[in-house]
Amino acid sequence: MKLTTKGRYAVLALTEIALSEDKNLIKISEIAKSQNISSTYLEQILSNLKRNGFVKAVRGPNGGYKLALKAEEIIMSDVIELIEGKIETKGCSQKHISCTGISGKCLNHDLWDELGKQINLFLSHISLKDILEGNILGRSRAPILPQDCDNMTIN
Amino acid sequence: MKLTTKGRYAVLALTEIALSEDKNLIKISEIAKSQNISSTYLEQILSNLKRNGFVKAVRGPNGGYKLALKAEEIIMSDVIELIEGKIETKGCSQKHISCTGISGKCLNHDLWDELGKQINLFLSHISLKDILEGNILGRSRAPILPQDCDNMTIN
DNA sequence: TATTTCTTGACAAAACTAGTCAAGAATTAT
DNA sequence: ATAATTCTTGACTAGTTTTGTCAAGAAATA
Repeated sequence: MKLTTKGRYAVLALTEIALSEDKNLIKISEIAKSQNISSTYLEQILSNLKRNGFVKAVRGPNGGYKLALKAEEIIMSDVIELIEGKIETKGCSQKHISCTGISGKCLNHDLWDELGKQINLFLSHISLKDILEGNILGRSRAPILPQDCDNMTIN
Repeated sequence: MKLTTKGRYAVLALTEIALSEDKNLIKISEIAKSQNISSTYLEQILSNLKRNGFVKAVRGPNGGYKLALKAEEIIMSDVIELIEGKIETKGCSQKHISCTGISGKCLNHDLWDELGKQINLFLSHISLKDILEGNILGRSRAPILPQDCDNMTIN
């Protein structure tokens, strides 16, 4: 699992593009300048976002980028997976056999599997629209404990 | 944020140490062999775990490592933070000022902050004992949605 | 005293991150 | 048409981080 500047820049760029939707198009150079990011580096990222249908590009004078989807359709888990690769907190190299050699099953694998699942679950519930609306803080939630199932009811 | 082999090896080693608690001591070389990890690399990790009170070392013939705490007292967020450093999904470099330059606040910062919080929250609910008991799978949970608060009751 | 085992710190190859550079293609304005 | 603008693509590179290795030493025990 990793999370680098590339992923951050991608979300940052999407935010900027969304925020200037009224002006219709925003240039790489504008984003790069306002965020103080290398514009040639941003090119790589936006090009990737374009190839995968998150944004559209228009070349020529007064060209630039705009969203290819509605903000609520741009889901963070998709963006991050595209830019950073699969969020896999790869456990042991052995797939199904034990890697402790003692128990019949890799006890550690579960931890990284479930952590990866948790990260994905979190990001898959957040859209670009949520970010634009500042609707993020306070959303993380403690994991399920075995006894939780008994005393919790969802009406 | 990062999660490398170092963190995995640390948890793996702790698991091995815990599993051989009856034999009282387990050698680096035994762990390295059973896990197929470089033993000199493991030394670095175990030395770090020792310095920070997770395990105890005994030198000399028949020496080795044992847990310095009970398995239920060894919390994954502590271990990972020690080995990998603080789980910070650093957002923009600017701390409190806007980095979009448009809104008065950094919209992106929230996402990485909250994701970091989610990861920490998850790991802070998991102890070495949970791992030993295979009590991990199915514990990840979707984030809180604004409307959730209304229709959920915890008795 | 010899052997075993941990301890510490320096060193290094390989991979990855973050970024540059350059040549080119598409579009628009003149 | 031509020039200017803007995206497109891919090769290249410096620096950092990861993943180790190596060697000299310290502590404990038989």
